[in-house]
Amino acid sequence: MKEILAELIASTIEKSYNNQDSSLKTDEIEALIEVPPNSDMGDYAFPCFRLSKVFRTSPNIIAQKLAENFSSDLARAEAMGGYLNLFLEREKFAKRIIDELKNKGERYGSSNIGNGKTICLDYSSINIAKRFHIGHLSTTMIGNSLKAIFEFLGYKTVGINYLGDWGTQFGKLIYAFKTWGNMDTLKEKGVDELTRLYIKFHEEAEKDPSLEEEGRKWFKAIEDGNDEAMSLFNLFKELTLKDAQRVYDILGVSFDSYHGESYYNDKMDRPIRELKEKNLLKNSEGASIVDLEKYDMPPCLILKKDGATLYATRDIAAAIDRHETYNFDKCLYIVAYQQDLHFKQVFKVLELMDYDFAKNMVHVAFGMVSYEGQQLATRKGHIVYLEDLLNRACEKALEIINEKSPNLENKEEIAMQVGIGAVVYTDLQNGRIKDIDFRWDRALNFDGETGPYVQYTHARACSVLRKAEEITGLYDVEEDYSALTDDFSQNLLRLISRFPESILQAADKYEPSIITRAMTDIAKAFNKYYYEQRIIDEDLSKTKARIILCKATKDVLKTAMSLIGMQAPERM
RNA sequence: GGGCUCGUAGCUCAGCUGGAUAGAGUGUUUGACUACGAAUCAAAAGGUCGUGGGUUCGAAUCCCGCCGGGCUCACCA
Repeated sequence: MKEILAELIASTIEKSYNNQDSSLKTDEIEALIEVPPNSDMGDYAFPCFRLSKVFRTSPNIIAQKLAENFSSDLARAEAMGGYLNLFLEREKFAKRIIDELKNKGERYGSSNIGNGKTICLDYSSINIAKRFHIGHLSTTMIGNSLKAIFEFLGYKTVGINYLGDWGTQFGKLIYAFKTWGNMDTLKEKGVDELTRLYIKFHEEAEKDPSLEEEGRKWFKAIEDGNDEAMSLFNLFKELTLKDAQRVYDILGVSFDSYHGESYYNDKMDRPIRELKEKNLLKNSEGASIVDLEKYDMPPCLILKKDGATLYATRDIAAAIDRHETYNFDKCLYIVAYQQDLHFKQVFKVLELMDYDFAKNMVHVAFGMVSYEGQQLATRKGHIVYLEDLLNRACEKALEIINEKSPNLENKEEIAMQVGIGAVVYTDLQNGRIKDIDFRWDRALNFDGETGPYVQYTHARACSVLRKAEEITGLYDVEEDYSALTDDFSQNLLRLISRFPESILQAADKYEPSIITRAMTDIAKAFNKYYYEQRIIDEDLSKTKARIILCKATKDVLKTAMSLIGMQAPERM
């Protein structure tokens, strides 16, 4: 829409100022076009302040002159305070948007700008032996959403769950299991038992610091491939993944690779050799580092005094491996902002190693989660497990369904979709950099701007469409778009017309909340429209046009929800 | 102390590549179910956009200083 208007404005400028070089190209004009704060001021507006400098005339006069010379059957123009305000010809605009929706349906807003290029996304990345809690939700859902968004835009995506499955804590866990645990309880209780053993170890180690040494010994055994150590380690991993998989299934999240830290354990020789060859490694206090002082960063530690590798070493090896395996166009790390410096260092080291792809690596950072104002702490039990949250949200949804839709079929199934929708929506509602203070009352609120609100709107639209199917003769008439020229329909259409732009922006900024907000605005506009305008009435042609708008809204909402990772029930 | 980041209504946040009267939701007060779903809609009230300068025709938005919160800064990940 903007593109067409920009061309119209460009030719109007030319006409008004006799082909003088306006110094504004069509795409510059397009970038300047904005949406007025109020719809009384038109659908789009072109500010003339920039031109005022070029032509050395007041913006008011320019706007007036442009308004006089503007002619198009698609829109009319009005000058207002230095702005050229454009009012779209309502019926034509409606037809235009609706035609596209009819054509694309739930694919509306999709494109092939990705052109099959690959994007790797590193998200969720859970730690072995820890239960999935609310602190893991953001990385999981942001990653899941970005994956969907990029696929919708024609990219190939690779979802990577970079498991935290390496480190001395696993040695400690083996010691704890052998000392205080047994196989039956472990198999019965799974990760909960691992958590108990982990806490127990730390309690005991405070009294007897020699336990730390025992932990290190057992980790060494894992490193050396000792049979007993390995079989326990693999069992811990299996139990954790089984537990996480249950959550992933509920959330509808999946991955293409589970290569974790341990996978790279024997793949670090090469990057270390390369670092040496390129003279990047420096000895400092016995450790091997890459000096980044020139770049105003602390050094990046590659090898410890004892020669052992570190987190950064593994990330560098993993990045190189991922690029070789997938030849990615971009590699996104959806990781909390605490690790900002770490990623800056890793990306810089890769750049210094002459890996061109380093500039295509992005740390998609997000805020911290606290619980009732305090830091999450497994050991203190100050924590909310995701399954508990999801269960309570689904119970709450079921209560409301029992109250409001007692005759609904598959109540449990729909309660799940709604409860999970509420949790997912809340997670992706705000800019990802914002910290989240988890509060039960907020999490279980289903009124106002929430997941259930959007789902409800979708279900409501579905309900109208079901009603419409019963109308005889509706499909024999031609739709009359003059039924969509009122303010409420137009506002809804305007928002729908801007939805594809929101998807592009969400991808560009790695910001799913842009879609959450766009779909909420559309849902709001539909609910207003629904109250103010009768959809089904005696005039079949007009009814048909309104029904088509209803279908269009439904499709867009469903698409938006799928990009966020929410289900869209047709009844609730 | 250095770096990064955030500061907008009682609360949670949009708006930030400069533009028109700073917007939502929630909470509070009030109104609307005898035709399409009240998990909805409508109305009222609520603001020194942390603060002080600067740039500009124009600043919540850009630049600098300051204040306040968070994160981070060598052998954890």
